[in-house]
Amino acid sequence: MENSLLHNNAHSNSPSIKDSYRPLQLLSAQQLALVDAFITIKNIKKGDIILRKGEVATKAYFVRIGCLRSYTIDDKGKEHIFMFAPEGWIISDISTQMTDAPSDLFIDALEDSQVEVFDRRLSELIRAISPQINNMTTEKFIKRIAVLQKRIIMLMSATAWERYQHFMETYPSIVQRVPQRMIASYLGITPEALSKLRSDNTKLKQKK
Amino acid sequence: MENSLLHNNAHSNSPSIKDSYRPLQLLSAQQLALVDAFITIKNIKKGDIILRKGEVATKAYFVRIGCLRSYTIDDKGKEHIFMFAPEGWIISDISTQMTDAPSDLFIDALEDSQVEVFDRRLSELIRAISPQINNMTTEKFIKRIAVLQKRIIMLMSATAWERYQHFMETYPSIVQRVPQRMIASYLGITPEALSKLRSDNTKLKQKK
DNA sequence: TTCGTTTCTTAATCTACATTAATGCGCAGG
DNA sequence: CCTGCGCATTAATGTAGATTAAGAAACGAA
Repeated sequence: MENSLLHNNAHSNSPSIKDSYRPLQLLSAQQLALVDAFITIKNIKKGDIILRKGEVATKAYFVRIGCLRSYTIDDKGKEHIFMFAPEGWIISDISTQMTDAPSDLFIDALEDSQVEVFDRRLSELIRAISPQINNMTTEKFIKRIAVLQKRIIMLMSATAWERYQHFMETYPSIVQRVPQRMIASYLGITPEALSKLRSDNTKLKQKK
Repeated sequence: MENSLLHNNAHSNSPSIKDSYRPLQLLSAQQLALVDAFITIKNIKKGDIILRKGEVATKAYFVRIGCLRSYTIDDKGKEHIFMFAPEGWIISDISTQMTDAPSDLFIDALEDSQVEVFDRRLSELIRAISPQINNMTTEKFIKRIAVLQKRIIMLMSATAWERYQHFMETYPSIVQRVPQRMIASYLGITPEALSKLRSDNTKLKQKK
C-alpha cells in the first residue's frame, strides 16, 4: 500500500513546487519557464547531509520523493529532530536561507530522495515578478510561525503521550517509515520512553 | 534606578514604532504623517486583557511604557506565558493579525502601560507604499521564526536552569519587574521549582 | 493603619521520564 | 550462509521537577 504510493511518485509526475502556482494562474507561461530555469533537481542518497550547522546555506528544498529531516546536535552530542519532510513538504533553515546567519540545523536524507532545489535568488526573482506570490510567501512564514508557536505550547504543557498523539496527526505517513528513535528525538524523549509509552497504551486499548 | 528609567519613558519622547523607519529615511515626511494618522495611542491598566483566546484580532501593539505579556491557558486551566513585551517590543498574535484565524493567545498588561496600536490596515498600507518596509516586515517574521526555533530546541535540550540563564539574557529588564511565578510559567516549570533553582545556585556561587 | 489576598519560600512526597544495562531481532556485507 | 551491528524492547534504578502543604513576607484596598 505504501509501496504503490512510492511507485507513483517515482514517475515524472512527482509533485512540484510549481503546482502551488499553477492553479491560481499567478504566473504566465513565460514566467513559469523562467522559474523552471532556476529550479534544479537533486538526488540525495539516504544518509547524505546537505546542510551542516554553522554553514551559510542559500537553498530550500521541496521534497518530490523520499524523506528528509532537520535537526540540531546539542553540547552533549545529542540529536534533536526539528522537523521531518516527506513528499510535498519544503525543508530549509529559513533564517540562513533568507539572511546570512549561520545555520543552527543539519539537514539530511532518511531515505533515497529527490528534491527540487530553489536558491535564494529564485525566491527574490519570483517575489519581484509577482506581488501575489510575494504575499503567499509571507503567508507561509506566518503559518510557520503559528506552527512553531503551537509546538512550543505543546512542549510546555503536554505530556509525552499527548505529543506522540499530535505527532501522528501531523505526520501520519512518517510513523511507519522512520526509526522509532527518531520519533523519540522529535518528541524530546528517549527511545526507551517512547517504547514504554507505546506498549502501555496498547495494553490500555486492549482492556476496553 | 529602574524608576528613573520609567520616568523618562513617561514623557512624550517615549520610543515609537516610527523610530525604526526614520533613520533609514524609508518614508517621506508626508508618508510619515499618513502613518501618524493610522497609529493610535492606547493606555492599558495593569491586568486589562486586550486579546482573548478565540477572538480574531487585527492589531499589533508597540510598547512605549510598561510591560505586556501573551499567554495561553491549557485544558487543565494552567497558564503558559509565551512572551513578555517590555518597552520597545512589539506584541501581537501574528497569525490572527495577518489572517483571520482565531487567536490561541491572551494578551494583557503586567503594569499600567502605554502602547501604539497599529491595525492590519496600517501594515497593508505601509507595505504597499514602501517595498523596503515590506521587506523589513518579512525579515522580522524570519527573525521571529529563528527565535521560536531556538526556543523549541531549548525546551527540548536544556535543563530548567539553563533556560533560566537564557531568559535572563533575553529579558534583563524583566527579572526584577514581574512576579517569579510568571517567569516560572515562561520557563515551563512551577514557581516552587524556580525558587529552588535560584536558591540552589546562589549557594553554589557562595561556595566558589 | 489593618485585614485579606496573593506571592515566595522551604520541605516532604510522588511521578514521569532519563539512565544504564541486558536481551533478542532484523538486516547488510563478507 | 554466517556474522556483526544498529535498533527495539524490557527491566532496575536514578533524578529533575511536580504536587501538596504550610508558614512568612509583600501588597492592595478600605
